[in-house]
Parts: sequence; structure tokens; C-alpha cells
Amino acid sequence: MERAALTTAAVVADAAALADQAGFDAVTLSAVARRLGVRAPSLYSHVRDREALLDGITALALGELAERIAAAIAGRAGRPALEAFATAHREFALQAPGRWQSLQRRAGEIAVRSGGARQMVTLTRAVLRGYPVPQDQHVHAVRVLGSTINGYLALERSGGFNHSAPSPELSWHKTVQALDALLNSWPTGNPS
Amino acid sequence: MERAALTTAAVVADAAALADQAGFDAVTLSAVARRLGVRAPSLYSHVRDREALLDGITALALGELAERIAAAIAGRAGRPALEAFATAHREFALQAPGRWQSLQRRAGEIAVRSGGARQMVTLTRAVLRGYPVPQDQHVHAVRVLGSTINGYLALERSGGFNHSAPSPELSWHKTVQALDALLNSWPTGNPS
DNA sequence: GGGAATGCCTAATGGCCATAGGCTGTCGGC
DNA sequence: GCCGACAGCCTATGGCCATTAGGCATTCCC
Repeated sequence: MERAALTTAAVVADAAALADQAGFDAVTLSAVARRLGVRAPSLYSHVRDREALLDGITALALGELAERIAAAIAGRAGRPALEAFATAHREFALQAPGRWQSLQRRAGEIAVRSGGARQMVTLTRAVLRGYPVPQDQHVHAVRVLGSTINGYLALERSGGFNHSAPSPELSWHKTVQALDALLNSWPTGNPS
Repeated sequence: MERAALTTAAVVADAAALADQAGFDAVTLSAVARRLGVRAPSLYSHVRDREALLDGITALALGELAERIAAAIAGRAGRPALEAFATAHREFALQAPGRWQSLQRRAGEIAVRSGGARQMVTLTRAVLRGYPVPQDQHVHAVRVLGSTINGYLALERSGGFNHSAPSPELSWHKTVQALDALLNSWPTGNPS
């Protein structure tokens, strides 16, 4: 019996793969152990508990998403940058649904410390540089952007669009277009 | 031993209360049974299985939210209506976190059929009537609105704002303001 | 008063997380 | 080349959960 050479990273990676295949909720220590040809308790040498495993997936996903986004918006500004930013999000959600799902929960210590979150904020701000949004409004704009993009993908994923007509594709385009328009004329004062 | 007079509705209502107190994930047949002073298997007379129970909560929450929104936007139009619409959402999320959480998942048969979903769409369209958004764009606008509001509340709830400065309150206001501006100048053509 | 239906119960199965403690092969020090 | 420590996996166990099967009492209608 060869040593399986398990490491924390390997366990987390396999768990992430399982999440993509069977859904985030299907990520269970037992299931991962089965996939790795090992008994469940053995995993506790590499992972503190289930929560830590899930948090590890979150950290991994955060890093991967940041990487994709960085590559996507490099060399772009303004609307093209925004579109690349949004598309990177959406493709990540579609291609790695389990990992994406792992981002939609209260992040634990590991994930927060991993720096991926900070990186995401930095990247979002980079997109904003191409728009006439004043510095002191950036935080708000970052939040609106994150809310809308994540919210849209969550709705799409949970089937919120299955019962009305036009394709999600079309609405997605309109949504990004709307965000572009919004950033271009960011409301500053207190207009009545 | 008095007959507890359990009904499907009573079980679902108690489950919803539990969800608000302990989180949606804490809604377990065992826990609900304990609260009702009954053994877990007894609940199967009223509820098909756990999934049906959760779906029941979703249907209940959908109806309650629609009711709140209807009351909030009655007699208002334009920006006040939008603000009332958004506020109703947020207050629901803050006051009934478990019920709100139940809306953030793939809805099952019961919830879909309950008509609450359709009612929500109708109410959102009602808000749009106060804005110069062309009819054929309403679907998209409904989706953008839903995405942003839900997305914001999800982010707020999952602590996404805990690590940066300004209060969520402020950003929330800015977000609603931004949506107002967006609807007022909804991008129609294909502006380059 | 009898019988069926209603509504709760106990018993039992199987899955999951988690802890405790045991076994084995590998490797550094001598 | 031997020995002890340690790394890394194992079995055994306990507790909680969902779900099914089958039993017992109360109620209500005839």
C-alpha cells in the first residue's frame, strides 16, 4: 500500500473538485475521504475539522478568482475593463460552481487572512480607475459592483430566471451595460 | 397529554421561527420536534420530508415579504417607491434573517407554486412604472433591481463589509440612490 | 358499541462529524 | 546495522440527524 502523500493542500484541492461536481453542500469529510481512498478520520491529520476544510475551499476559490480577474482586466480600462471583470466572475461561477458557491458564505479565518479578499477589493478599485468616480465614493462603488454581480449570479444560479422569458445572457449584458452607465454618471451630490 | 393540534402550517411556522433564531441551517426535523414537544418521526404526518419543510419556509417567507412590500409601496411612486421597496427588503432581512435566508436558495415546487414569486415580480414592475423605463426593458430592470438588492443584503449579512470602513447604512443609501439614478436614465440604445 | 381513521409513539437503519487510541513503516542518530 | 521516535493511516466508538416500519390510544361516525 503506497503512501498516498496526502497534504492539506491536496485534501482541499480534492474537496474543491468535489464541490464543483456535486455541489458545495456535498463536500463532506466522508465523501472526500472516499475519493482519496482513505478513511474519514485520517483526514483530521491534515484538516482541523469540516469547517476548516470548507474555509480552505473558500480561500482557494478566492485566490483563483482573483487570478482570473487580474488576467482579464490587465491592459484594459473603462468599459472593457468592467466587462472583463464581470465576465471573469460569471465564467468562474459557471465553470467552477462549487468553488463559487464557497464564496457566498461567511468567510472564516483562513479565507479572510488569505489576502484573496483584499486582492479582490484592489482589483475592483482598479476597474473604477477608468471611471469618473471620486475617490471618497470608491468604497460605495465597490460594494454596489460586488452586490450586483454576485447578486445576479446567485439569482441565475438558484433558478430565479427559469420562470420568465428572455435568456439570462441578454439580461446579463444589460446589467453590465447598466453598471457601466451608472459608473459613468455616479450620483454625487444630494439631487433633491 | 393534550393533543398538540399540529398542522402542516403550525410546523412550518415554528420552523420559520427557529430559522430566525438559530439560522436557516439549524432547521432540522429533530430540533423542530423538540420545540413542539413531540418526537421527530411524528412530524412526518405533516411534512413529507426535510426538503418540503424548508420549502414551506420559503413559501411562507415569500408571502410575508410580498405583503410587506405591497404595504410599503402603496401610494408611492418613483424614488419614494423605490426606497420603500428597498427598505422593505432590508428590514425583512434584518428582522427575519432565517426567513430571508430561505429565499436565497433554489426554490422547490411548493414555493414556486405559492404565487409569492409572481407577486414579487408584479410588485417590482409596479415600482418601475414610476420610471421612464420602456416596457420591453422591464424584465431586465426587474432582474437588475433584484440582483443588486439581494446581492447587497447577502454581502452585508455574510460579513463582507466587516473589514472595511464606512457603515453599511451609508453604502446602502448610496446603493439605492444609484439604482434611482440608473432607472432614471436607463441605457436604451447601444451607446458605442 | 364497533370500527376506522387520526395522530402520536417506539424501534431500528444508516449516514455524518469527531475523538481516542493502536499499528506500521521510515528515517536519523549512533 | 540497530533502535527509537514520529508520521500517517487505521479501527472502535459515541452522538446527532433523517427516514421508515409498525404499534397503541383516542376520537368520531355510524
